[in-house]
Amino acid sequence: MQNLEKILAHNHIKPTAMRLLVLQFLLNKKVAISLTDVENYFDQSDRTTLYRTLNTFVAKGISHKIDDGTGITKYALCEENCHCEINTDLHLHFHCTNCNETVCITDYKIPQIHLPKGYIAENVNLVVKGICDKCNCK
Amino acid sequence: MQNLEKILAHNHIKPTAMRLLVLQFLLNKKVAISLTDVENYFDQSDRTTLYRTLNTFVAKGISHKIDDGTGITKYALCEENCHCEINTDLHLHFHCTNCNETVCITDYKIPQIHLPKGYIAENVNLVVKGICDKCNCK
DNA sequence: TGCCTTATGCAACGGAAGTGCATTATTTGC
DNA sequence: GCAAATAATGCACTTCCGTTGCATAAGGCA
Ligand SMILES: [Mn+2]
Ligand SMILES: [Mn+2]
Ligand SMILES: [Zn+2]
Ligand SMILES: [Zn+2]
Repeated sequence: MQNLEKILAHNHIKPTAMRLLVLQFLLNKKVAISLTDVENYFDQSDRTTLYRTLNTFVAKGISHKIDDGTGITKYALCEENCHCEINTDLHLHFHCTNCNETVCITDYKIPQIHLPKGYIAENVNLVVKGICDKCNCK
Repeated sequence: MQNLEKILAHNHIKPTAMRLLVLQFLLNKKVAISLTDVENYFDQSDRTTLYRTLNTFVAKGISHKIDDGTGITKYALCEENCHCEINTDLHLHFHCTNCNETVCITDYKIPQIHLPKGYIAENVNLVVKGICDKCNCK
């Protein structure tokens, strides 16, 4: 897929084989994925390379880290034109305690929070835990 | 302080020496504390005992765990009449990236969140990172 | 006092993030 | 095209924190 290479090139990431594969994997998944998820999927590859690949994607701005409270860092591709900015791009994350999956609820942008005097907000993390729509319908 | 023993007794926690000391420590601190914080303060005591003490306090409902995104679990005493319920007791937590302290902003209760169809919320975690009032005034 | 429940102390484990460094691949200058 | 420089990869190892198992000590109750 030339599309993949374009995405990487556009974000100044050199398109190595592994990076293309990981990007493809992220694109296909509709849920947030962990390093272990990637590691299990590409079981011939090295964990450190995958670790650094995911972090490169975050550093270059094509994906964002998600702390869903499980203690396992998750990753998901950013939306088009996302800059991970506090007032425009940050969104709710939902973690299902049944299927253990975490999803971006990008439609739910985090509202501005009015802190007490003197506090300055630089980042916000909003995570809801519960039952996801799939698990709920069963 | 008989007060300490009353708090424990009222919550069905046997008032051992260590528990009284830890409770005192929590009461004095205005910020959320980690297991390591307690461990450093009582440096003659055992880490596991402190760990279980903190978790007993949570289980019995006198304090709550805080996941501030640093990867280090914090603890803070609950307010009066708190039952850690999603719609009435959950509040904002603020983590200062300068002094590395985490505080409960109990005045800021987490508003009800309207999820997409099918999702059921059981718990919410809202953490703001930035500069706290103390660090900001310097 | 003696029994039973609970708390404590010590040791060890496990998962996950992160780092150092040698090796391999790729780009760049000539 | 070739050599040097730069970047990516693979392997080993570390660190940090949370957690558990188990033996011992302490405390409550009959
Ligand atoms: Mn997201
Ligand atoms: Mn709190
Ligand atoms: Zn689910
Ligand atoms: Zn501060």
